[in-house]
Amino acid sequence: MTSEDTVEGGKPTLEAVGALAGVSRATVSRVINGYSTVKPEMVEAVNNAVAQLRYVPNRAARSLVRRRTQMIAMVIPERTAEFFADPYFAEVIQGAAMYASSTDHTLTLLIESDADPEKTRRYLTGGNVDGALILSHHSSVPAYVELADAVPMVFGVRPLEPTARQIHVVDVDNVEAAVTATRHLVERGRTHIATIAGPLDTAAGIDRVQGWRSAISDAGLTPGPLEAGNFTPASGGEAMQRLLDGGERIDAVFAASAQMAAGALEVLRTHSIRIPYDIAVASIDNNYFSTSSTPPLTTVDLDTANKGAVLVKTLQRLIDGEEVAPFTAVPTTLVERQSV
Amino acid sequence: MTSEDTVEGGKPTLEAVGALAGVSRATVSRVINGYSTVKPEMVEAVNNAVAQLRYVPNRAARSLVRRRTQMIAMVIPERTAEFFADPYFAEVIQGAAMYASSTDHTLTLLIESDADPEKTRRYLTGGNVDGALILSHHSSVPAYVELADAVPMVFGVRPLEPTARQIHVVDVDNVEAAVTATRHLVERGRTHIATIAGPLDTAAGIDRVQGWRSAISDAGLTPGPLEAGNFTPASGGEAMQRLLDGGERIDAVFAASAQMAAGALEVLRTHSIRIPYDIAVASIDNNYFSTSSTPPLTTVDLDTANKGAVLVKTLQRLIDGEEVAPFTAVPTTLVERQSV
DNA sequence: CTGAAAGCGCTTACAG
DNA sequence: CTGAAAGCGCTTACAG
Repeated sequence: MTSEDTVEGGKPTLEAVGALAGVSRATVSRVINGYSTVKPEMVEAVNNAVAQLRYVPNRAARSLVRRRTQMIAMVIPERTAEFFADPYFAEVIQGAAMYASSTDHTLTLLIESDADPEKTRRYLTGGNVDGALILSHHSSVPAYVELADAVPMVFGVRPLEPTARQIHVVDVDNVEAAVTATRHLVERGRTHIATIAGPLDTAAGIDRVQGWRSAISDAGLTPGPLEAGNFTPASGGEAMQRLLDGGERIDAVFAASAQMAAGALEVLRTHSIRIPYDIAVASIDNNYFSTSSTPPLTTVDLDTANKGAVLVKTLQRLIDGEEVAPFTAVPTTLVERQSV
Repeated sequence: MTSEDTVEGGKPTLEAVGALAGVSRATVSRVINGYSTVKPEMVEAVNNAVAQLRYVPNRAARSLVRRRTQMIAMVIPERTAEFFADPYFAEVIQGAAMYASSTDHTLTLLIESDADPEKTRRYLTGGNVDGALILSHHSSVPAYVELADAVPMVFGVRPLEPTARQIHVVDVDNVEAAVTATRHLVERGRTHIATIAGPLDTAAGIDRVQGWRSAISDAGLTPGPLEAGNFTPASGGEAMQRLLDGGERIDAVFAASAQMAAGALEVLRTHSIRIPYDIAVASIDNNYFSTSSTPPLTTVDLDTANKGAVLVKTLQRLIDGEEVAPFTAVPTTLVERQSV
């Protein structure tokens, strides 16, 4: 190794790579960006020089000339930590960050400030990012929809109301997921299927009830009673209690979340009701709560980490000006365990 | 359709602001960066122009000339989601992201790839970031310590082994937190205090045992039995069962985490042991598990979101070349509820 | 105290 | 196919 290799002035530049490879920096740039017009022998010389110098392109310089920040913001609600018994955000973030790290977009987390909601919007429209992923709660979604043509955006949940302008959303098909879980109950011979629904002012809550209903009527059965919770274990337990108190005959419960199902299971045990013998339970979402409950839950896996990745992919296509469908569905799968 | 460009040709530049304010762009730059040498009337003219044009500095251009990326990486383990019943990471990330958003550093999430651990290190040393926050598990910490003089770094947990080179860590004082919880038990007249410890190959596990011991011996008492778990509710329940099976007299338990305490509480209820009357329980960490258990837990609040903010602050000082203490303690507080 | 000017490290028309 | 050159939008010595 010659002393020329050890550059003193810090990071090697395009210029240095070009000098070593015996070409201009324009050519180095072309090779690095994969232009196919460069002669093979030059490509090789450049690649060798890049490897030898451990050249890494300067993002700021590239950004400046391309007029792209190469950054993507993921907008999440401030109060997230309080609901973090629900691993949802953590999983999306992780999936998105992992996928982003394999591309040349950097993912940055933007926490919505409850005190100053405008701040987030100003950031997004201030040219700080090439695009944004919106994972906010329903209530703040409409405000972002307005910005959707100032900066490319992909939403992680469908808005409750139809939107004036065309937007892009990536999510699981909640109706289908509920159909899958409920149909499984039907196939196991259950005929009196109640539901513990999610909040009925959220898309997930509404869609999952719809799926439950449609699977039941497809089977020629009558829907059992419905009680709603707020996705937490405690609310699931309370809903289960109300279902029991209602006195209607029930041989199965479809719970709109594993957390609520876990709470329901506890209540059922208290009453010495055998699961699945007396009452079978199927739910949606596969996480800590579905695996550590007694018995473990038969549930629909939403592959939330994959949803994170698909969100990023979809946004990148939007940024690149490609045609993107208004809705991209992330596939889900039924996981059979002992509760059915 | 892409022709909504009625806004005077894209983002305003320094040049445009200068033109409107009647000064050179050098002066605008000085005002924006708060140099005190500028005449008040010019400062005002510039500020007005900035407001009027809604000027936002171009980060890439600034980055390029300052030779700073203005980015900070937060390195977290890949397997995080699996342990996400523990809200720890979510809270640190949230605290860090919120604080960072008030500064001109952008926080980016770097998930360690289990498949290619070198990748993360290459990213960090490739000039992509001005500094890094390391929240990895103990096992991978030593590899990062090696990089600590290639790029500024702050660690979220103290390394188990003494390190060759000087590093900087920000964390709660785990010994002190355990002393606080245990002393509270002592003050309420408990004399036979057992502990459900964390994993004894982690700094938090070790330090909390030490705090428990020292509070007990300070009180002139003898330590009760010790059983270790792995911070999950299930492991806490099992440890509690072993404590009971051991047959030693116990009138209090110090659990090294709220999650383990929650598991212990369930086991105690199964045995119809009254809490706190028969056995008082104090723990560490204030989250979903401490508030939703029956009864709610008396526990030490670790203020994890604040830890996230302090991590960022400390790193920024390091980046700015300031003198930083090797250890920065994040303050904790005792929260009294019904379990003691 | 202020401005003209020289870059920071890239990309990309434009010639050849 | 390749290179010389003109910027991208800032900051900061350097004069005045």
